[in-house]
Amino acid sequence: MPKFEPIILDEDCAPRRVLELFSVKWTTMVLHSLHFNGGRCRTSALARSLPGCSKKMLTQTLREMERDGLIHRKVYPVVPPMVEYSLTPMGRLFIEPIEMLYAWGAKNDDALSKLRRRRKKHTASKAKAREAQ
Amino acid sequence: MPKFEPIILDEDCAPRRVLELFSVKWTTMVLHSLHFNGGRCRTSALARSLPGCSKKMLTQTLREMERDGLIHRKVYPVVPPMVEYSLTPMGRLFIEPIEMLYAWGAKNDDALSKLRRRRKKHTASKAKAREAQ
DNA sequence: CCGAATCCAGCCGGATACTG
DNA sequence: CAGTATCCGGCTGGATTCGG
Repeated sequence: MPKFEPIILDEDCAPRRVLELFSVKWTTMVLHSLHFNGGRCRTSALARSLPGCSKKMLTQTLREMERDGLIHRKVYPVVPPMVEYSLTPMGRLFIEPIEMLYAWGAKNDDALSKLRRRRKKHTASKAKAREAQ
Repeated sequence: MPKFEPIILDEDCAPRRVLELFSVKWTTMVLHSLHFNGGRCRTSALARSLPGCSKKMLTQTLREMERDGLIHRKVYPVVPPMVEYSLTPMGRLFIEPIEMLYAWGAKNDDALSKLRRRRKKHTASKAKAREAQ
């Protein structure tokens, strides 16, 4: 084997920063959904487009993304309330790599489907205990 | 705003599968490191290239990746022990999008550095408590 | 419809000690 | 050097309830 010092992925290098953003569970999916809706979307529609994301998780993700400047939140003063999220320029910056990644995934779907499932879905254990009671 | 039904990112679609893999903390970095070392690398070198990844996390990640068929593990019967990890064809499949993503990150480094920090590093709180004792 | 707040079981992941 | 085993504090994130 070649014997040379491997590159060191320092804690604050660009690759890691990108990865960190991509590894936050719902962020990129929200950006993707917004993009597909012309850059703007209201909460409930967003929720529908992300099956498996609890309301709490969605709100939390949206708050963080807003703080990070990836999306903009606009509240319409009507009843019932209506909130619309839209991409900021910073958020739009991420569309390109995300769509690239997704496109790659679509193209290699069958190869990817052969990946053995990782990390058991650790839910549905408490619900069972609850109903047993 | 346009009023049309947003795409639904079903739980088992290609985009999600890709994202899930990318969102597992150390996986892509390991693949990246292996790639940069010509596709093979021993444990300690891998560890050195991933500052911040504890030994436990590294081992765990490597085990999962091995199970998923992304890397191959070869043990050399010598003392002291020597183990070498290498990319499988499946693992190699992921190199392209990973490098794409990293390259994009490098190119947009300054824009990315303006992202407000997310999710406080939740460590170093126990160590302090310990030394206080 | 949109969200905040609370509760709390279970997981994550670091630290440590031990094997070959 | 490479890896396993155990302990355990803190955080994650679902469920539920309340409010505008």
